[in-house]
Amino acid sequence: MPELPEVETSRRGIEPWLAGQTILRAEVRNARLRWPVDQEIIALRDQRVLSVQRRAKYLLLELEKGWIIIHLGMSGRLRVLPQPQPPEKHDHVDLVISNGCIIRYTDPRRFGAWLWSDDLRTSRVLAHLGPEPLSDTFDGRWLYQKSRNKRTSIKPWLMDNTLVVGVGNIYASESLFVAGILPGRAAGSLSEEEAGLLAESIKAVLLRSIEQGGTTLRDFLQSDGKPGYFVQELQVYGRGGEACRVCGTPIQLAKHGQRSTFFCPACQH
DNA sequence: CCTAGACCCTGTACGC
DNA sequence: TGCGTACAGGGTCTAG
Repeated sequence: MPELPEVETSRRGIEPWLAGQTILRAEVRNARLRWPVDQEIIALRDQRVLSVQRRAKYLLLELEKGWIIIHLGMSGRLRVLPQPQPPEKHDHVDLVISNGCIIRYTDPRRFGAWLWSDDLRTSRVLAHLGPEPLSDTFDGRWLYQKSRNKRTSIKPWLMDNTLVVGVGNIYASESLFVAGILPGRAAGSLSEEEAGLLAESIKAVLLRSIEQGGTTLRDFLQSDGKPGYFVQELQVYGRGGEACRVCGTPIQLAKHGQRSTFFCPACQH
């Protein structure tokens, strides 16, 4: 489900309800997520939340004595419940907050994760991550340099977290459309100019999607229950066979490493 | 080192 | 209605 804009949308949704508050305890009804929910989270008692941050697609809750690292996986979702409600089938984790609300984690596929870290510098899941796409260290020069001698197709290459984080299946296709670059080309075939254009396109697409509260394809909802509205602005993703919004040519569907890729054969070169 | 593929799990959509 | 199959927005690990 969630790529960077959806995770950032979730962060912004829960931050006002969490920051400065105290987590009284966690209720872990099913600890069997992608990895077992860490014992420190299950045993958590009365810790103040100092900040709510994001790194890549991970949410980071800074507590007095350590960090909760949350990943939403493919189908994870966080909601703010102003008042307690009985849990349903896939509501695996609750955070019970001192202000009376509950932060509820729902994840039917259980590809998500709830991990504890005493020190983020030693966190295994964060160790090998590349630059944030919206930071200044990510730019055309970086992309160009990393693309040299790469024979992989550009599209799956963009989803490699050591290159840049947060770009998933939707935004890889969307960014390549905006940049006018065919997804099946070898990464090493990028010119300096194209690399610059691609970096700028990634930033623009992600920023716009965050503004719109992310993309709701089927089950993503913001923490207040509203869908993300960027789906209305998708140019190619999920539009196989439909007319390109720019030139009218039918959008094509291809597969790169089992995953769907969408592109316009006329607008992209 | 690079690259492609399998795998973790459940729900949904679709063809027969 | 029921069953089998393919597919879904992620990330890690392994094999070649």
